[in-house]
Amino acid sequence: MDGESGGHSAAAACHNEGVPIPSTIPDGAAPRFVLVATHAEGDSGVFDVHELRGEDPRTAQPSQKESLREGQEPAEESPAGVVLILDEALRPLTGPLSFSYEDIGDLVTWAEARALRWVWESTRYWYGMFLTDGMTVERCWDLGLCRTILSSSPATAGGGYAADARDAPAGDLDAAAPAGPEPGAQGSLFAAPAPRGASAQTVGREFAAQRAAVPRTTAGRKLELLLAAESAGALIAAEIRATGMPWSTRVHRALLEDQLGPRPPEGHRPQKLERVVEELRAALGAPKLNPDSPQELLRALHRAGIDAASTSQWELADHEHPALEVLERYKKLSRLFTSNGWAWLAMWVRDGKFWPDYTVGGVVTGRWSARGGGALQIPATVRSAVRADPGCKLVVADASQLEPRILAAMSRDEALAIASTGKDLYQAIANRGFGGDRASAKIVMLGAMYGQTSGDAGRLMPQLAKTYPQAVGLIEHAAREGEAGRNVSTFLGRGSPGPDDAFAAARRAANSLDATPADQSRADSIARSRGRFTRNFVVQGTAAEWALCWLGQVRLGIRRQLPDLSSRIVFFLHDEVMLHVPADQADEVVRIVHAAAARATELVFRSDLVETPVTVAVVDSYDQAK
DNA sequence: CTTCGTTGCGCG
DNA sequence: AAAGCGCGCAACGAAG
Repeated sequence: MDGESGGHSAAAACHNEGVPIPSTIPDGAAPRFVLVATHAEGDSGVFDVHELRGEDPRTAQPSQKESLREGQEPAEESPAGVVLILDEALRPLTGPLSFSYEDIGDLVTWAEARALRWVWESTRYWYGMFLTDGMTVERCWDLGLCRTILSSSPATAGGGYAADARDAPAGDLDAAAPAGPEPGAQGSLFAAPAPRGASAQTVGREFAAQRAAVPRTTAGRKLELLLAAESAGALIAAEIRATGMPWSTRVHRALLEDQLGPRPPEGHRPQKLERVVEELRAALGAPKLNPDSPQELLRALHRAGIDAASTSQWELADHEHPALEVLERYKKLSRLFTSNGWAWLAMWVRDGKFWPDYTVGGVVTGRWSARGGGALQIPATVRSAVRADPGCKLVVADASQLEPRILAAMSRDEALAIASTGKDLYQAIANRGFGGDRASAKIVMLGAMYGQTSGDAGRLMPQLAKTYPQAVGLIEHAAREGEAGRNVSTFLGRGSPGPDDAFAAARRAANSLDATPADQSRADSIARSRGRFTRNFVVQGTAAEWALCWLGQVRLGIRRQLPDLSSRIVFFLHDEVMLHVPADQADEVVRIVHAAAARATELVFRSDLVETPVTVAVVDSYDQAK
């Protein structure tokens, strides 16, 4: 794809583009990777880009330093790091080349013109720095994220990488790093997520070890796709973090005042919430009740003759009492106030943006997690505050009924694949074996993927298994493996974590000579619990892989077809993506989002028998989507 | 006083 | 006693 870049020589490119070029790159060499580290081994052999440009570094103009965000300023005059240019065989085409903050732009321009892949320990760190200067890159290899995947993947070559990584004690890797392994040794050399202290040599050895861990097999092909997708996800997470999600403080405040009343003084309830509390106290005959204490509340419920075992919504739905409607209203409003009220607004919204902080691969299944502000739990009640700028639109897309479709594709279940081609997967299932009853079809399908055995889901399972033997067989097998204490893997090769200590302890107890029936049933319970986890892991994890590929294809489509980069991904939530786009680009973005979904399915499954449609809405605010 | 586990509920 | 999966966050309340 980018092998064409070998066509122009480094020297020629230097003159054509007027950017610093490592003049040591021989003519005809084909650079493929830019390896980024904080320093070289020792100080010898480090060149400065200014020297290569024939400039004196002391007089070189700091071109973009001014635009760096405050607080991110590096120590004065200190270089940001070093790069090493490598070819496909990982041969260095340059010595370690030090760059400083003001050089980043030139460096990025040079590398991007050749479609090089950036190799670094942490995308969050390095790319975050690039982005503060407004520089973007197309592709990378995030060693930290890839290490996590490779360490647990059963698909690595000979399992060598996984074994080495397991041997390294988690806390000591940083300290152990300076000693380093024998040259050529494979394995994980350092694990600190921050790239501080990693030399170009160390980073290079790690990269070589990771590439060597990917076998030249079908499993290796899939693993490579996963590593690329995870790395692309890291780029996107960094870009979202730098862009922010448009958030209208005005709309949010209006919504809060409408539902809660004026903003209360610190430590007080808003008026309207206080009024509901009074109502609740009256309805329960408990004048001093603190409704925020589940214990107090439960006692008050009992005194009022409500025989509930807990105060959860689920439980209270089964009971009849005039106070319960009031309680539900209180819980809703209280939730809004405590989790997404004025305090939240002050904490997380700045400059008209909400700033999500994603952790790529933060969930064991490969889903992203997010810290701060509950970016993955934005309640429906405040979504109207997510608004496009004037002249812009939000494009909100979600992959409908994703998990059963993923199950159909990964299990190659022909009957379920056929069901995926209609408008509504659950209706199609309902029409084959469930008398057209969509609700039942949905319950049994979800129940199968989650391991539900009770109620309708359990009762209808045999029918589902008969109709879709491949699909049900796959998840049943995953469950059996988990129950036996073994690991499972997603379609692309992300391994599940092993059973925890409780699993092993319970099994030991159940197998001991003086085991009681209680020991046995406890061990069975824990084993079934792990079975439900591994059962769900394969589907949720593979769906996350598909979503990552989808997201990556959306990003690529935008970069290639709308290269002014004014259309941006601003939010991602498991199977849903939101873009903020100029209104006149909305139609094109919608096309890109659809095409990206189809492409993701081909990439992951090498088949288009299963359909993975996405529903797309072009709206002014988030609440208008679906 | 801080830390930590639990409850409850938001999201997929 | 068993329990449909994966998360993060606010608040409570017990423990240190």
